[in-house]
Amino acid sequence: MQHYLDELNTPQRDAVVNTDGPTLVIAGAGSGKTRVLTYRIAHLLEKGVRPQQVLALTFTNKAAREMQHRIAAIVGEANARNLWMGTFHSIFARILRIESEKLGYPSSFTIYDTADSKSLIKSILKEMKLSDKEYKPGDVLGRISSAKNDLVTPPAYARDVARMSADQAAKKPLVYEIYARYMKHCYQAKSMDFDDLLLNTNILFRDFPDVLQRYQQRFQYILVDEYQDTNLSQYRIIKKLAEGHQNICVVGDDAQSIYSFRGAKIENILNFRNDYPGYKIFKLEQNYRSTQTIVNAANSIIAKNKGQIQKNVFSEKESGHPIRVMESYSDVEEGYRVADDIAERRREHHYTYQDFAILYRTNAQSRIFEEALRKRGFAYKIYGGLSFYQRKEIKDLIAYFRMTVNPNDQESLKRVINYPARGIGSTTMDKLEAISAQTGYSIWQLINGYTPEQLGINAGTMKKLHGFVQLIRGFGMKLLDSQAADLAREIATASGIMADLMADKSVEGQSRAENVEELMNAIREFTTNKLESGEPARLDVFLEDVALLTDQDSEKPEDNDKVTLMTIHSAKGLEFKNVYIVGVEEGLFPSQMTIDSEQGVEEERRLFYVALTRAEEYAVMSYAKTRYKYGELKNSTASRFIREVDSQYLEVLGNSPFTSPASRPMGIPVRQPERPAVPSRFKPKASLTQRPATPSIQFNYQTSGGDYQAGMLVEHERFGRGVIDNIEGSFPNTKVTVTFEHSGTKQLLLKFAKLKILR
DNA sequence: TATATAACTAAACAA
DNA sequence: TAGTTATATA
Repeated sequence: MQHYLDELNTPQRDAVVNTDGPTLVIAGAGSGKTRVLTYRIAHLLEKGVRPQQVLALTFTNKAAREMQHRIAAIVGEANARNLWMGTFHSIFARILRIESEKLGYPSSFTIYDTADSKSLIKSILKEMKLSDKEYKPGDVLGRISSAKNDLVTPPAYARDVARMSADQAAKKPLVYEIYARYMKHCYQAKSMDFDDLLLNTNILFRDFPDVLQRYQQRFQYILVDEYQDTNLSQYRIIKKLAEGHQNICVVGDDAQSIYSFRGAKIENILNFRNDYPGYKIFKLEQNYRSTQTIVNAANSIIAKNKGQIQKNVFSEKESGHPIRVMESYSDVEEGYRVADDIAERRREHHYTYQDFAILYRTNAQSRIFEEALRKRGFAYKIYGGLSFYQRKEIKDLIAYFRMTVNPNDQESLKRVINYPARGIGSTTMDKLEAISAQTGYSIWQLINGYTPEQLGINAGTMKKLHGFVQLIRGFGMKLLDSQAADLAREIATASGIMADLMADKSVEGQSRAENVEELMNAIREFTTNKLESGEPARLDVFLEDVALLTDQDSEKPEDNDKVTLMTIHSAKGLEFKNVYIVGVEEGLFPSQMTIDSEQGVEEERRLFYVALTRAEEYAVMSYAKTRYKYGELKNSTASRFIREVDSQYLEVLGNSPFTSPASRPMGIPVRQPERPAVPSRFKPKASLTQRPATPSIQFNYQTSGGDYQAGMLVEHERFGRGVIDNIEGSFPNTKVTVTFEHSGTKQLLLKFAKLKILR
């Protein structure tokens, strides 16, 4: 049973068998990090450590599940099941549910998502008579979140000079007050947001030493994955838990730290040596994932960053295909070129859809690729963006579930107290909210404990409110002894949501009803799974799963053979044979918001490094020269990151990104494409694939038809390039017929269409 | 009070 | 462009 050690190289094996004492594993991209973590845990169990004594914190729940599977294969199912393994948020939510009463929370507390938090901030602004123009809920939430991640409570915030003066400067001097009220409201609603899960764990361990001690003794071995992306709050939890035995193993790669925007501190991994003086360090430097070209190219760009842990990542695979640099005229054309390239590689190398990923900096870029792939009839899946659980109809139903578990959950109550319509309007709700803020009682408590006179509402309204209360109470009574699937079905029906959706015969209405059915199926599946493994299948357990889902977790089995579309952030930890990094343009990647700080650009560069190292065999960096931003067409230029990659690893198609006048490194070889980038069936009569040697930037605005002739190659700012088929009519109503490369044949009025003559 | 339409405004990454 | 909010109207 020891043979798994034979599958490891020397540093990997060392990292597995040196189980005791503080351990730092620096794991370069693709260096078998997961394998080391898995085997290290298996090794611990084989040495006789009990699974309950092992705490392993992973980046996604999916990663935890997969690891658990592999461990089970080595040490057996029964053993693996009792490991404490999951994301920071899910593990500490679990502990908080056990210990919540010490903090004054019921164990049924709700977990607020970002939308709930924003909505709560909006009502606080209303309560404080502040404008949500000056105090944008998203910004305020960001400030609060950053404070929590740095373990700064409201009183400390008010004393924190740096924070207070930053707020002053931003013309938001009252953030500290909003923060204080926000905390109070959450507490009243028996709710915690994501950051509270970690903050409250810190408070629990700080104020209840006996509780801390208990968990210190329970978790004899602690492992943390992606340590470079932990924030102060997470760092402290780990530090406290490991205090006694110091059996802590952290795994990470400083070059892949990409979450400083949510408070992650790259210093945590850089300072490990100071925190745990007797530490051992193991460096995993052999990359088993990617070709030499990809690894070397990635190294050449990350070398531009300062202050890194010294390491030498190398690959012994074949040198492989050069990294392709792809230029497009517009964002739309970029979509087609990527789709075309996928088609070509599929044809010539027999790849399947799942071998491809399109990675972008922002979710907003996904739509264009979605369309291009759909027109091709390619199967694809999109991660992130508006997820299933963020759709209105799903959130509505979930809000009922949440009310059933925790009726004080005020955000859920506000969401559904009048959906479906019960005649409880904004007038009534405004009154109740105001009294709730004044008295500190939740709306639910007000309805239950006050008379209509005290609340200033009439008896009829009160009756409606009580009707709602009875409805929710009825669900609540059944919570403990019914299965999630049955109760969910009953809630959907009895609440009137089902009927409301069924009544809507429109296309959207039907799809909403289908979504609700899909949710029901998911709950049914959850229920059978839990019952089979002998665990409770209650609705509150289901809610916990849903609240802490990561975007990688929500994968469905039918999603196997599909092209993957996702942000680079969500691609972390994944790998694909072919990777397209798209929108590699100044102002987009690196993002405009980071561009004038050295630190900001360094993080973007690490993000680029992550993107490139996802590729096993083939990578493309693509950029477009024009792109729609905030609804208008903007020019853009190739990103500095393209220039920063050592050019010996590149294959440049079409125009060189290096010839832009701003910056031109000398002597960069420009390779010509071996074949036209656009396959022949996309070519109209004239050849569109050849670019003019020096494309003119300005558009022609002539209104006479005189300059245009049939057969000309022209460009339209929306439709892209095309050939003029015909010209008719006379000035000023000259009409042209153009067949566009990707947009079909269109008739355009010359005085409106800005057609640029290419040739 | 509920709903439809018009007008406005903001626009990264995420548990 | 898209998502949200204000306004009108029944």
